[in-house]
Amino acid sequence: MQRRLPVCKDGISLDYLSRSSCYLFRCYSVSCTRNLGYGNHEITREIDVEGLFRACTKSEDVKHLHALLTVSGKAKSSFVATRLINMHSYFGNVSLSRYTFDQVLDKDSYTWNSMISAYVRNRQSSKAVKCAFEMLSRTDVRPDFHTFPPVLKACSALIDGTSLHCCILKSGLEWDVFVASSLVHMYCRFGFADRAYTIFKDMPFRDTGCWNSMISGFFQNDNAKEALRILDDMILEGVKMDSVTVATMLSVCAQLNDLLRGMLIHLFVIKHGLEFNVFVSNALINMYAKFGELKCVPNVFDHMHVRDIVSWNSIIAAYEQNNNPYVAIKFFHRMQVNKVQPDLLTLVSLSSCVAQMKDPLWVKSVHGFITRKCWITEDIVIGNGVIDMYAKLGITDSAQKVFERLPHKDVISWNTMITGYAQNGLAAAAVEVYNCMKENKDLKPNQGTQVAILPAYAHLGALRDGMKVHSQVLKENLELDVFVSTCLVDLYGKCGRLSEAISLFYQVSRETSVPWNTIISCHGLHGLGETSLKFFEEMLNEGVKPDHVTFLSLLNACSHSGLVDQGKWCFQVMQQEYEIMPTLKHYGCMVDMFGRAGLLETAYNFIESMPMKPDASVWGALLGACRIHGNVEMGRKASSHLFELDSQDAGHYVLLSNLYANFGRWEGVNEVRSLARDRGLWKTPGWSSIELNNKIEVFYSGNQSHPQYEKILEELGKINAKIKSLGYTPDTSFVLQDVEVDEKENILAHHSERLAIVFGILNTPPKTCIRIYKNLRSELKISIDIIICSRRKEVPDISSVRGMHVQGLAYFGAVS
DNA sequence: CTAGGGTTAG
Repeated sequence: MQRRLPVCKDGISLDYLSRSSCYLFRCYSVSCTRNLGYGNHEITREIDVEGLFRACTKSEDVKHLHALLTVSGKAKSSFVATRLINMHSYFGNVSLSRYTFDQVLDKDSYTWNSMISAYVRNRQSSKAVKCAFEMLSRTDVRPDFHTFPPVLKACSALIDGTSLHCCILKSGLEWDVFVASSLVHMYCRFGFADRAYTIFKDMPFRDTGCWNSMISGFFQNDNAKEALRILDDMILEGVKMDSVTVATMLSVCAQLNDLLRGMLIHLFVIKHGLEFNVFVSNALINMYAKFGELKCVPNVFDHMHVRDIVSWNSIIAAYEQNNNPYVAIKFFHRMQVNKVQPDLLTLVSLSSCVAQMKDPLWVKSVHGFITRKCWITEDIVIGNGVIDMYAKLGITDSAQKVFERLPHKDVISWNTMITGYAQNGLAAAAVEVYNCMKENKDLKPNQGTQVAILPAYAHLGALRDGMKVHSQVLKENLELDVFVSTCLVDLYGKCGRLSEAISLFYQVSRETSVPWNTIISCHGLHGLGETSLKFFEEMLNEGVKPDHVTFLSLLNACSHSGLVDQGKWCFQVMQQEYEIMPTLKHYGCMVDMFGRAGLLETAYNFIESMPMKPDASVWGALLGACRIHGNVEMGRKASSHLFELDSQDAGHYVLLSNLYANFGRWEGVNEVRSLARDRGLWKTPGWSSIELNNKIEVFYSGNQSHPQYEKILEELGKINAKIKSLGYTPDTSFVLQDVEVDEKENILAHHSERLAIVFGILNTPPKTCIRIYKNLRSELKISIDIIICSRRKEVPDISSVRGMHVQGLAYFGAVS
């Protein structure tokens, strides 16, 4: 273990200072040791021992010396023993320190203080505190100025600190600057900045260290403003900032969003020659990174004389947090070239880089490295990082495994897992995790939890559950939080409660594009493209800059409302006025828009003119359009491109098969189906769900396992008969199996959504709103039943259909 | 001989 030497005020390790003198001492000690070992000389003068100790550079040196001193009977003297205790502790051998300590018969305060410091130095806080209380209970030694600062540092609980405070008052040591500053620091550590401040302001003399304690104390307790005020007082009293003050203040500026002050401090740093202090440079890197000022970061980093692990971690994190994972990785490589061992925090940043790069090879090596170091059990932050990494790459089962094996899960672990599922479209799994989380009484869901679960509820259309979260939000006064509110706008919007969404929207701070994108997107979703465009206009009037998501939402809106010209306009404005390069997703939207409008040729030419290689989603959009408009030839073209891309999406095969089936070309159907089977793809089953009595009931077509299945079937038969008598003729062209017309009707009649509606009718009183959700609703790709087909388009207010039974019936038969 | 205050995180 390396000798931990104290660090002097300017951050230069004493190691450097002592290195030159070390050689001299070593020569001296060699002669002394010879004398001791071979010449039978006794060490008589204390200065001899002193020199010997200073010459020790290895743990073995101390042990060797210890042995020699034991032989000569010196090891039990309190003076020599005290030095031995210190030396052993520098090399991490606390047990040897303790052994030496126990051998001493006449322990003085030096001996006790050294033993306490030995524990503190080696992070054995509870033993340090125990040792201190043992000392305090004795009558033969008195604590002095040196006793309390280290013990106060070691306190792990406020109770210890308070009783130590009483002892300090009894000994009359409370006016010592060191002791008082340690008290200030201790109270701040346990979150009692105010109590610390009362001690601080009554101190008759305050040195820089003491001011620093108070400033960092407020900062650590999330009171950066107060920290700034203390700094002003400090300057007013004529105390000069030192490197410690500067390092702390740079973090304060970052938290207060005060870039200007941070840069002024940087000037101060240069003027006073503090820029070569490691702490200061590290703090500068962190501050500039927080402000996204990456230009300044390499400057600071390259000018550093000494770089420690924090410097490397800081620069890696700087690029990682500013969405520059590749540069971050480059610094990680440079770190390895410089033979600096990565630590836990390096890996936290690294896993986030991997999550951004979505590189499956890195995932394994990063996780493997962390596992070999056993860091997952050591720190919750890294466990959460690994979960997030897997989730961002869409490997949710690995994420789940890591999550389950975490020895201790905090709120962020749960939030990460919920977000992981939700963002991979596995909303039901997200809800399941959330429900488990709620069972754990020790956990308090926070803002992050709400932001995680609300999109999942919105995805499932679980309005009631979402509203429960909303009430929770109101209870906790979080309604003004932009993130939560935007999620709520999204929830109400997706569930068709557009007026609620709008009124919420106007309560949110609308400075960024995110809330705008949400409100534009949910209107587009319900076929209200004109309204979406109006919101876009309003957005521009309020001076908010649209981003690529804004245009994606707009194009989607135009596509769903058949607003081809407006869509073309958006696509143009995006590139010319806002210099946003269209991505594959934008192209996909355009193709979808042309396709839905029946402009299949335009869509095809548009694809041909793309500057990049179209991916499966683009061809898929065209194929979907061919399915709607019954264009087999174009459909064949689109699908030949699609299957070339080796699409893993079963939906595309289904689409083509449906297209063939529509025209009765069953040989085509069989061909596509066997192709899909060969590639190991299986159709995602469609399901419909309904929320009843806080429970979500899911129905699959032909699924007979529901407890009320018989009843539903009976009622469904009655309703089907009734609507037929009202003049409804089933459009069997939507049934894509090669079966007799009777059977087709039967399949249609037992579609999952019908089962869900009947279940709703059976289990709710009249005039209750019945709201059904389908997993495949927004896609064109799956066989579509009359009811569901473009419920967003033709029946935009479907989700607010007041399901009176009669109206329900009308709805049942009305859409074709 | 022994002491306090500082920088990085999902």
